[in-house]
Amino acid sequence: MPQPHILLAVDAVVLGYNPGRECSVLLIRRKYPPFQGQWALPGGFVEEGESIEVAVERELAEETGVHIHYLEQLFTFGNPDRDPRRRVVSIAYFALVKPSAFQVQAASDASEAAWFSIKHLPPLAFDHADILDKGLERVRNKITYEPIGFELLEEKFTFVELQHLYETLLDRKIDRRNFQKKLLSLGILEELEEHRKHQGSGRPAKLYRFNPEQYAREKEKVIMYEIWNMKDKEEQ
Amino acid sequence: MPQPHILLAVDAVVLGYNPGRECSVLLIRRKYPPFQGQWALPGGFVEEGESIEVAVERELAEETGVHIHYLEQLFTFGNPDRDPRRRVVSIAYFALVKPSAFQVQAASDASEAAWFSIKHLPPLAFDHADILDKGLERVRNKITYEPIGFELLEEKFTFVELQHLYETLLDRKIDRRNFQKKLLSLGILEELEEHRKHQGSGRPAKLYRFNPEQYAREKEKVIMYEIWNMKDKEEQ
DNA sequence: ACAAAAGTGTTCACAATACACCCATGC
DNA sequence: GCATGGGTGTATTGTGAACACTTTTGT
Repeated sequence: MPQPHILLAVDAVVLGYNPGRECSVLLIRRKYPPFQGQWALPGGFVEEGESIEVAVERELAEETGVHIHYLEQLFTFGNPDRDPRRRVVSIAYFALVKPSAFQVQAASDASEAAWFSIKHLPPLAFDHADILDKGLERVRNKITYEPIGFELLEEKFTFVELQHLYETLLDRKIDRRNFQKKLLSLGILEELEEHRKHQGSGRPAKLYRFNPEQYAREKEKVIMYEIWNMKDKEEQ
Repeated sequence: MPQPHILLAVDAVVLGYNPGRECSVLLIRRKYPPFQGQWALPGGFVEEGESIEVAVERELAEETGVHIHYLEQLFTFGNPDRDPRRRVVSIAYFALVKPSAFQVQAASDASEAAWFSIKHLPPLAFDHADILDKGLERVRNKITYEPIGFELLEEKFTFVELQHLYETLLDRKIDRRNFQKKLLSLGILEELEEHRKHQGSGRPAKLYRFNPEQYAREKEKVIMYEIWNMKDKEEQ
């Protein structure tokens, strides 16, 4: 039973959504070589006796200070030469944060942490561009059959916000009325009495809340949802 | 930059299908403690400078001698106490083998390798039961939207064989006519001139072949297939 | 000719799509 | 009152589901 010295790291694709704007990924600027000064995914080494999830949460707290609302293992990257120094295998995660947790406090390891729109990403260290791609692909897939989108919104949200999030992530237009009909038919949204006043003119929008208990019940019944396949277009 | 001594292993959920019979998983009996004499997934430690996929293939060759037709990373299991001896993180894969590669040659590490019906599994060492569950779940999911089922059949197959594979994996009856219609509509099957004579009476069945090039082309067009959601029942 | 297995087509129900009108607010 | 944005309903169409008859073989 041999044992080579392989280092075990974790990296996280942290996704945030700025309501009405765009989806962003949290990156840190590397303080030390290799790739000193370049942008990279937050992450670090797993410590002795520490579970992997805990390692991710710890590194995210240390490096960025953001509060994570959803965490899921993504893929393990183990190319022997992905780190120029030595063999490092990285277990990648993806994480979702709510807009309120958007502010970043750079801390210890990393000199700087910042959000980048997924449309305008800087070059990344190591194979982090691959990891990021895989993370985005997974989110885009997953959002169509599981209600993880709500983790990117505040507790209370309007239909327009929800729809815009889907449109941004999936990069296509969705018919407003059909979207609403479909989501409501899933029976996992709770309609609130409150409304959100729009700044400027326009009718105030109802607020909704995702109801996890209802979702759990619905999930038992129906095996799986397809949240959307909708096509473009809206009457001009 | 600390470095705890974490060992890195790979384990594989190897799935095979015995046409007309059942789906089976390849297990090995452990030669050494811990869990000596118990059944476990084939696997072992990743070697220095060896890529993870290569490690899986090597271990499978060493321990079981089966020829793998499909390999996909599954999940990484890293609970600090999943191995009673010390910290071992295991990257799990799932693999599919064709019926012709079904025969097993036990070799080096493992004293014994054998196929077990997924309906009658023995107790497994470590957290291998969890890994196996996750593997089966993934296959069952994946087979409904990607044509990985063909990796479990010989190159040429009949519709009945294909359907029975789906029925076995998904554990439900599928309507013969609707199944055929749907699969043909995907345009990824090549109809051959040959027929397979049935032993006993009955009309011989056409043979088909999966056409990967066609699939690649179709995949570009349509983004994703849903191969099946069919319900039970057949006229009595 | 009969049993067994394979091939094929039609109808029905529902869900996805396209599309238009009404309502509440600010100015 | 009009511009802006939100809420709601309906006709159409496409796809999954249910279902039955015909064809080819062995005995």
